[in-house]
Amino acid sequence: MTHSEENYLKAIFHLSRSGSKAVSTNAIAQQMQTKPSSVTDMVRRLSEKGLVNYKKYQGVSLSNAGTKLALSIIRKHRLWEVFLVEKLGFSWDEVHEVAEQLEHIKSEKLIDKLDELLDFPKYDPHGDPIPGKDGILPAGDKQLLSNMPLESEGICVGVKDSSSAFLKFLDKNQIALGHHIELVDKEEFDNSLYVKVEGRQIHLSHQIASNLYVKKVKND
Amino acid sequence: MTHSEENYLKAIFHLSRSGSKAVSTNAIAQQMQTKPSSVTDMVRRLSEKGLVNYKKYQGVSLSNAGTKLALSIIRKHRLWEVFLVEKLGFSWDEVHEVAEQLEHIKSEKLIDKLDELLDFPKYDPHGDPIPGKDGILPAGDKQLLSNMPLESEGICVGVKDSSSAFLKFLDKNQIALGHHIELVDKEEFDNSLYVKVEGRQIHLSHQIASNLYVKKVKND
DNA sequence: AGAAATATTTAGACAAATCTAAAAATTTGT
DNA sequence: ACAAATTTTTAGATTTGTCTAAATATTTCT
Repeated sequence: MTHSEENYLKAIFHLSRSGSKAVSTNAIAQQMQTKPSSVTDMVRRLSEKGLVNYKKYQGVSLSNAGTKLALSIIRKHRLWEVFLVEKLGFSWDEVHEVAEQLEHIKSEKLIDKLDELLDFPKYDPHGDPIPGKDGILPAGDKQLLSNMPLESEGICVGVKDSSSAFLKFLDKNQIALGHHIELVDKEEFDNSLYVKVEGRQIHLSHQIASNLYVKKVKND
Repeated sequence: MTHSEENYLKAIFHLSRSGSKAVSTNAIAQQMQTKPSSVTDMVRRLSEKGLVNYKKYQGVSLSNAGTKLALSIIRKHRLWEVFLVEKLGFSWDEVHEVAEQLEHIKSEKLIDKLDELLDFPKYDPHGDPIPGKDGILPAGDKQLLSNMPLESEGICVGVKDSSSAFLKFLDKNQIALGHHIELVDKEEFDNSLYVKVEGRQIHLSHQIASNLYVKKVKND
């Protein structure tokens, strides 16, 4: 597995969580900051290795083997994030790009020992659940609004960005902790969301949605 | 800087420490487990970047910029080794290959914070000195016999491999802590060494020499 | 010094990962 | 339904890092 292959698997995993089943070439290209033609090449290679299911023009989805690999990379990424914050004093907004590098280190022992050092954390600094060694992603009673599946419902339980600008925005839009949120629809173009907050429908940008934590109450 | 470029710089650094000034293409190829022709290609590229001084058929040496870079990579490598042993409970013989990966992570803050977490160690688990942030490699009063320059002299101060087999060998050859050791000559072919122990000349394999720590008393 | 052995470089090829430009398939709009 | 717009794939090129085989330079030996 090359770094690039691992990054593609991760991108496909994230896209198929927060959207439809099969992921489009274009969506992957956008996520990976690359060209659709490059995606086609890579997806073909991943398909030959049995990591994704791919039919020309039909989109991509992870195979079981691919899902397992993607989860192991996400596990590494999130454990390293915890390490950076807990042990090295990084703040949550500094950890991502370093974790992007660390997640590709190959050593099972390393990651097991790191897990132990960190006292087997369940969530990363952003509140995202850490997949287990067994490849199982815990339900994650807390997740970003931007990661919720369509038509699911939850309770607002926290923010990722705690800047006053963001908190002021929430206030102005009458969104507060404890409020009920339902994800009605998703805008393909800019990943913005149509949600109902306490029954009142509003439109939230992706940036807003990716800074709001929600505790799931229904569906999957 | 790619991983490969960094590895070449490191190899050239190590070879020019424990040998003559200019390093041969062949020596690098052997160290890197690759072909001389590949070395020529890479060395030319490093030369274009101003990291090495290179003249066809004349061997290679690091420029000031190259030396600085090599030291920063070695610093990272050795700090990670300390981390693996001190914080994650690895034994000294397990750390090298993982540190080979970790040394390429790019984040100045990461390595500074790691240094701090480890309480600014001076030596790695093998007794090798850790270069400072300023790019200065401490004198290293302790080093492996295999890393000593030709004709230098020292006192035997420790072993890296503490297995009974190794200690028995030392005993049989009348090598003990506190003994005076002089490096007389080096066998190109297998990196074995001709040394004088307390004035008595003997021949030691590279494996032996890379498990014996010596404290320098003369030369450089 | 000149031949033989050794070390080094050149030439040409390949795989991975990417790009641009053009072709083909699919979706959309009226 | 069918032309237009969009998405996706193909074709061909580029860069990095590697290889093999052949050519060239250097060193060694007598």
